[in-house]
Amino acid sequence: MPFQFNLIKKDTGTSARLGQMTTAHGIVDTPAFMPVGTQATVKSLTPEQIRTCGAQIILGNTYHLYLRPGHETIKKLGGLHKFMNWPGPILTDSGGFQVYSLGKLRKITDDGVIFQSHIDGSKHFLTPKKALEIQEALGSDIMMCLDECTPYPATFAQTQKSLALTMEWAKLCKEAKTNPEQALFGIVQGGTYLDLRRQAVEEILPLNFDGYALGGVSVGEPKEIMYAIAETITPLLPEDKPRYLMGVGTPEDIVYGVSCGIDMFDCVIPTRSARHGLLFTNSEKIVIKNARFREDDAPIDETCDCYTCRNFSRAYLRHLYIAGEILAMVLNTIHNVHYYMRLLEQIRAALEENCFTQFKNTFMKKGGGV
RNA sequence: GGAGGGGUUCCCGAGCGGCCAAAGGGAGCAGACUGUAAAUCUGCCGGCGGAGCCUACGGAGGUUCGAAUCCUCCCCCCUCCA
Repeated sequence: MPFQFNLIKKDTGTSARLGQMTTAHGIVDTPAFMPVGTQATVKSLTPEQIRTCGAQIILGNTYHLYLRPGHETIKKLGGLHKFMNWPGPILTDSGGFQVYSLGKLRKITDDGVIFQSHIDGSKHFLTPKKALEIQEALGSDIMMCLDECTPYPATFAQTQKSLALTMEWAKLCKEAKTNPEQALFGIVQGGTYLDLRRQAVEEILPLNFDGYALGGVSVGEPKEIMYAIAETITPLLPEDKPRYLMGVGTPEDIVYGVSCGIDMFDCVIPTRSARHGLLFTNSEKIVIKNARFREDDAPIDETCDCYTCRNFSRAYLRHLYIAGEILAMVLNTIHNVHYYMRLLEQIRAALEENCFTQFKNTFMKKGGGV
């Protein structure tokens, strides 16, 4: 079953879209949020819990899984889906983000990236072809091109050079692709320079990818810049292909991104924040370790129907967190992922009912969820 | 009864004449986190509005320009011997 994207509906007041992706491992309703499961696990959750939270698709990471346990191992064991017992769709990031985040441990050449493993210091050469080979071995439903996530700040010249490399790699990734069952997305870079972003779109469209991502955002640039990129560049992407804003973001960012015509998001915020005790609600910011919750018998969010909110008090969750109990991470992550999934459900429902603009305005007025 | 060791800021614990409001932990309080090197990281943590002053290193005296640090006595605690 080849990858497919169906545009169901376009919003009238904004550039938002309602759609559906069909992958080899199932359907994904868009706009969609994809919990991040870098090392073949959405940290602290079982696949069943991820599913119960409402997630349809999750992320895995090429670089991390290549280093450990090794893509060949995963392939031998039946692929990433079977390995981690997640039967649904998986998108794998290419390792492009690690080019950025592991800056001190890598060297970029025209042909690829020489990484020094953050685990044991060993050297590895990740090329566009290799990135595809690994992702095909993992068997993900959506593969990403190897790119250079341009850091912020970067001069025009640096960004231009970085973009050229990403574009060259995009071609090589496209050529390296062999499995028709797996989709491959191209990534639009160009840093904070809209001209370069436009140029990137022009150059990448002829490569005819299954979807297009905006990368290199949420790397420390001012929020207005990210918003300007999403607003200006997204409409330039083909209407009949999914658009993915990589690494974004806060609930507010997501609502904004949807209004710009973005269909897919991924971010570590809900999971990492949960582990660090920051919980999302519709009305206030909950830093569960704060003393004010010591004797608070209420759930995190009265309006939330997640497992955590249905069964536990803030006081108990605070206790678990302060005590360093593993369950704190589990319960907090369940809540946050559920919150994100519910947010996306609400967005899709609003689009369905032609009231997305109203939803967006109300949501932003409330402070964007946190 | 004899011989040693020790009492330090909420707790543990370093300091053993000035650079000490006193290392380092812990606890406590707060903050950060955006394609995950993150169950991580950062800040605050005696009092008073700051430069500064006051109160603090078991208690009371003393030596000294200056004492948590040296001396005397006292009060507790621990170990060993009888």
